[in-house]
Amino acid sequence: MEDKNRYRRMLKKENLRNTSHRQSILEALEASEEPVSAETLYLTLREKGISISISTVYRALDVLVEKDIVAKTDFTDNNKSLFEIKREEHRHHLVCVKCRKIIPVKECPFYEYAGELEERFGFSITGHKLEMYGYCQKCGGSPGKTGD
Amino acid sequence: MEDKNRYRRMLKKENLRNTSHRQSILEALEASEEPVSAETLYLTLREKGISISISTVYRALDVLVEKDIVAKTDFTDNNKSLFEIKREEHRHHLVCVKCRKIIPVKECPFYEYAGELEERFGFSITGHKLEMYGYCQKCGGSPGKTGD
DNA sequence: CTCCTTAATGCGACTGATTCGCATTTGCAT
DNA sequence: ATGCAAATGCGAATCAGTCGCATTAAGGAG
Repeated sequence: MEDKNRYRRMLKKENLRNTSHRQSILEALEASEEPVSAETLYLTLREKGISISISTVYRALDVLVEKDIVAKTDFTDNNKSLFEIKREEHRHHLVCVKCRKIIPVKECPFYEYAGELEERFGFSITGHKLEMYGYCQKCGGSPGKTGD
Repeated sequence: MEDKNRYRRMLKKENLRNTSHRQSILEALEASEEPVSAETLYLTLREKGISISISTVYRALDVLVEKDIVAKTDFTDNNKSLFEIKREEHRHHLVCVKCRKIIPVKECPFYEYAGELEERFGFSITGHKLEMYGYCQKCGGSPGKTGD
């Protein structure tokens, strides 16, 4: 499994021990197309037969976020934080306000805009998040209020 | 005070009673250039000598969000939700990852991009949030890691 | 202006996500 | 193989946010 070695290198580079739990967490995050909550991640791992505690999941996510390996999304699911592994290209999301489906989008048209803002505000932009809300194809027909 | 009447009308229109607490909350939100947490709002009001309980603040914010008078931002401050009054034009934000300063930005270049995505994913976009992270002028000199 | 209905509020208990302390285990450098 | 610091598990603790219920007050009717 070459991913295992990739993770080992990533962790090593950040002076983090290469534990089996961290490997599993990274694997699970990599496998997920959408951001997941700590709890979902925990349950996924348990289902795979991995014995891990929820606090370990939280702690691993914390340290991975700190080391910039994982991103904590800025939209939440029912007050639960969501996490996703940082991939080559960063992603944005279309979030369905009705069924909560999340569609990742790879394109990002912001660099130009960002540059302009940096000049105007003397602000050095290091990252950004863009989330779009609305109704997915399935829910599109009846845009009744459902939160935002 | 004409704002008072404006608020009264807004509340009435939504079948909400025009209570002094709601007036104070709307005033405080209007006065704030940045999104604030329920707790900050609560403390602000107490400082002004207004006797109010934290649950009233939460309940008022909830109902105002539901009625689309107030927006709950999708980025949080230390796990605390932030709220801002909806103004004419929606806003984006530059968030300093070091000092946590938030600069509102009025421009929004996304309509075109949004249209393209809608077509591609059959998704009906009703809103979006864009937050940019980096270092403000004051903190710009030393971009040491501080979160994202 | 007073009365009445019911929404709004205060207070304290409660919930649910996340964090923390501490004893135990495990990675990994030597 | 050994030792030590980092990582983990478990349960307790914390903290934002919610809820139940008794009390207060908005605002329409008379």
